[in-house]
Amino acid sequence: MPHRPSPTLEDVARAADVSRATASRALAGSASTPARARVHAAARQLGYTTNPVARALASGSGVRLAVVVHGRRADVLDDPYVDRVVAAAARAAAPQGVGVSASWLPMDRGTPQVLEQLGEDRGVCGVILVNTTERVLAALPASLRGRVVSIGIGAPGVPSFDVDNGGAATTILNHMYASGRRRIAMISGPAWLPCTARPVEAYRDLMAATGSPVRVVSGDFSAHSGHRAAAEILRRWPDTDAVYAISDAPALGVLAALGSSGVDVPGDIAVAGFDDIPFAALSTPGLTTASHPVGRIATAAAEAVLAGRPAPPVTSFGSELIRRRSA
Amino acid sequence: MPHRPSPTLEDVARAADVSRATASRALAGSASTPARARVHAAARQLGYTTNPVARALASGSGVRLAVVVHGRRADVLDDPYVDRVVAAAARAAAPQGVGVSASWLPMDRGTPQVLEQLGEDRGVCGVILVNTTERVLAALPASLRGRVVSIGIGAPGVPSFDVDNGGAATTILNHMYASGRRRIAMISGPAWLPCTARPVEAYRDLMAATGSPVRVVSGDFSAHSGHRAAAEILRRWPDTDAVYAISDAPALGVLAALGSSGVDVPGDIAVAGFDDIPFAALSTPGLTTASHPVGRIATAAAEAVLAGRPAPPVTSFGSELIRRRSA
DNA sequence: TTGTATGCGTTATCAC
DNA sequence: GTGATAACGCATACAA
Repeated sequence: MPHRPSPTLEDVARAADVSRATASRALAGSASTPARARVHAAARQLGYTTNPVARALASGSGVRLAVVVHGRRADVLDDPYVDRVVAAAARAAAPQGVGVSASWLPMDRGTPQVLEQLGEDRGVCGVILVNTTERVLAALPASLRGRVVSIGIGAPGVPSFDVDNGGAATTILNHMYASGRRRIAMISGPAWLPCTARPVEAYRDLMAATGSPVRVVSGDFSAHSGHRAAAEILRRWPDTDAVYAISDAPALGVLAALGSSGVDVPGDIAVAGFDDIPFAALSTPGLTTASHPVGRIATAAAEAVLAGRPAPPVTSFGSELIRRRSA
Repeated sequence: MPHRPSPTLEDVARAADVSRATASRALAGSASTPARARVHAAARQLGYTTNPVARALASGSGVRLAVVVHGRRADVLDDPYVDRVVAAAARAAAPQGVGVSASWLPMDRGTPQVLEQLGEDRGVCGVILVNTTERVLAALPASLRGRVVSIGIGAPGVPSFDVDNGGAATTILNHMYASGRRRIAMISGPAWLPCTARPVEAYRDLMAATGSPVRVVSGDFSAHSGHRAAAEILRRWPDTDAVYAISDAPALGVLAALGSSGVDVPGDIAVAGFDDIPFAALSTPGLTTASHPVGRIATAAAEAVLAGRPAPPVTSFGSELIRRRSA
């Protein structure tokens, strides 16, 4: 089988009887001429696709999208949430011929260096920040300006793509309150994580507005932490009648813990999470939660940084209540 | 802030007082000389990292790893299993400066063209096949030779990286049989998927060897299909005392279905899955299953194709029984 | 608007 | 072994 290499811009130019430069411009769109049509025709006929590697080298734009996850330890990359983000980005980037790499952004004083390194890496065309904090945003080097977005909080020059955390929390909490719950406990995420602020705020607001007791236990995004938190809640506030967890995994941990403690859900205690992961529908009882379009968010973030154009400062994705039996 | 671009090979060569060519060779390792040491020192001191884009263009090696998932529809990419594979690959490829793209490999007659296109894409340095079939392997173009691996079945020239499906199935089934189950039903995967063959074979073997009835229902890898399959099993073979599903998601679907039908697990029916996904530990009852090191497998696959060296024809990853309450 | 010429950073092919 | 030098494929500043 004759392995003919893919056609180059040179071939297209020759076929269209123009120079490489003209062909390049025609394909780039900045040439509104009759020649433009010829070039496009030739390109289509030859099955030409621009070589992203050569393009990146010539334009200095890089050819890979770095998904960078902030956290205390490297195992933040083990989170299924991160998997979804990375996979969605890898899918969105594929048509443009760019790949995605995933790496950990440490929380120690080495953070700025890692970011700087990323900015100087000629292979990187853009960065998607995950679990961003104010400190990370402040440490962002100038070399990254204009090609970094954040899934989470943003900053001037760093467009934010995120679910409406606060709105989702309010919706869920209102639902619990409306169904008669009056002693609602909350399992929050790590305090350093900005995305936990809004839900906690929404919780405190509702508790304050209704004169209900504030019962916050901190956890992380693991089921195990939910398990532990449930035990703590039962111990400290035995009359709790609802638990709202920052995320589905801990909520499912709560369900498991309560189940094995003989507590009836939702009879004795209502439980709700956030994310609507696939298995939220499979627990017993089914987990009431709110949707979190992770794939759509990551896709939008990837497309924005790939487009190169400045994106709106903040793109907020709606979340809707998913009512099941647990609350 | 002065945006100094990262040092180039030229800079290193100058600092080490050699030519670019020598510097290149020294870094590549094919120069065992005193100059070699100087070059390395200079590189380290300048913080030089080779530009993967330029390297790819010059050597024609490409700069992105394509994860290609075979299946009937594009939504095979929505599977959490695929997310894990892509994310693990993206993590393994990051240190080498290469990114990962994810795309769907259709099952219609367009398959060979997509593969050929992939082989001619100058940006692609390697391919990881997921859900490979014999037909896909047969359609592999020569242009891909030596830089493609498979997570699943392999072929001459296409190293396979996979969990020991057959062994895992045997372990689980033996466990069920040993605990007294005699009318075991199995929920298999799509018939076209080679990775379902071994488990089904193991199942049939055990049933034959023990003179037990064969009860196979086909499903896919979704929880929903497990739900449906459970209903079918109850209807067709009401005396079934165990259900073994090809994967955890359908197994959890079975658990949910049996739970809502008032069937006691494991009292009336034992249930087991395969994969040990995080939520297998959280179901009620906890799901007995077997481990599936997806991350390690994908990492090994990515590293193999990135290394460029021919890998062993088949790398099999062990699986171990995870005993919980459901079986 | 179009063509010419040069640069991007590296590897590979030569002579030496 | 080492050093010039030519690719690699594309974008772009500049001149026409």
